[in-house]
Amino acid sequence: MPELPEIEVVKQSLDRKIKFQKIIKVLVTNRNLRFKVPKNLEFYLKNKIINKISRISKYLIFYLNNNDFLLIHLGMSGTIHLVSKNNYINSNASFYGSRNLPSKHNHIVFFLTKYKFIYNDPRRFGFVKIFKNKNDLIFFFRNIGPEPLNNNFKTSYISNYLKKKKKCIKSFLLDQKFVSGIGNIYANEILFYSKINPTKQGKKLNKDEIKKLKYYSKLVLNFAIKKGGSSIRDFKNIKGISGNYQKEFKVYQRQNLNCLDRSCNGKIKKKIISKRSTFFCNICQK
DNA sequence: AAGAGGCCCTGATAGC
DNA sequence: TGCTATCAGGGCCTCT
Repeated sequence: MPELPEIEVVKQSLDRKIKFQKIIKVLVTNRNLRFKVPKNLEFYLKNKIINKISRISKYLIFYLNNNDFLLIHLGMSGTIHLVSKNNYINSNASFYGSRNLPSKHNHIVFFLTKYKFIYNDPRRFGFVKIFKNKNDLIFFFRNIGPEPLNNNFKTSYISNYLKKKKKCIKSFLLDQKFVSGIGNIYANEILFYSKINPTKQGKKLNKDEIKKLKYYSKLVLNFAIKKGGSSIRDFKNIKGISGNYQKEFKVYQRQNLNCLDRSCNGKIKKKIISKRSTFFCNICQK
């Protein structure tokens, strides 16, 4: 579920709510996430203070006061929930937006000074990891490409990377080695704004298309962050702080509906590309 | 090296 | 009502 904008929104709200709190204890009720939850997670985290929370692509990183790092990835269905003494707080970390705490799949609970921080993940594609020093953390990210929001996501980088590449551009947007943080929703949206057909081979993009790809990658992600991310499963239940970007979707889940480009009479098509649903207008996306 | 495909999981929904 | 099939926001691994 969570792509860069959603993780960024989680990061920001965690920053406001749990920074400088101590981890009193950790309770793991299911260690079978995508990777086994580290044996000594409870021991490593006990009595540590969370000094800083940051984000790299779709990963959350907690800086601890003993110079260890805790990394969390939410996979496809992971959410984070904060519970205070008396109230359940939708930290906005919960992208399902449900105001009630899920009763199933709460795999890890971090007891902090003021909150219970709950890691919930039905499909268990997410994971947590401890790094004992910064070099290990850097090593972990060695194969991760630039983020669209960073300055190193340049047109020269993009054109160099894509030249000679036969795979279609849609699969490159999902390839975290090329660019990190974009997932299936935003890949579809970015290609629509850029007027590029998702099936187009990487090497066939011209200069202008590469410029647009860069520009709209930044624009779409920034706008989604501003809107609080996308909440697509049960956003009926959401109040206040949950995401609103799903209202802005131009193509995602809009198959058979009219193309929203004013000068286009096309209908949005749906097609599976690199195993993922792909939505596009085959008239205005060339 | 690049690209295709399998696989890890549960839950919601559609169709019979 | 209850079964089965399909699909879902991710990404690792293996094979060619």
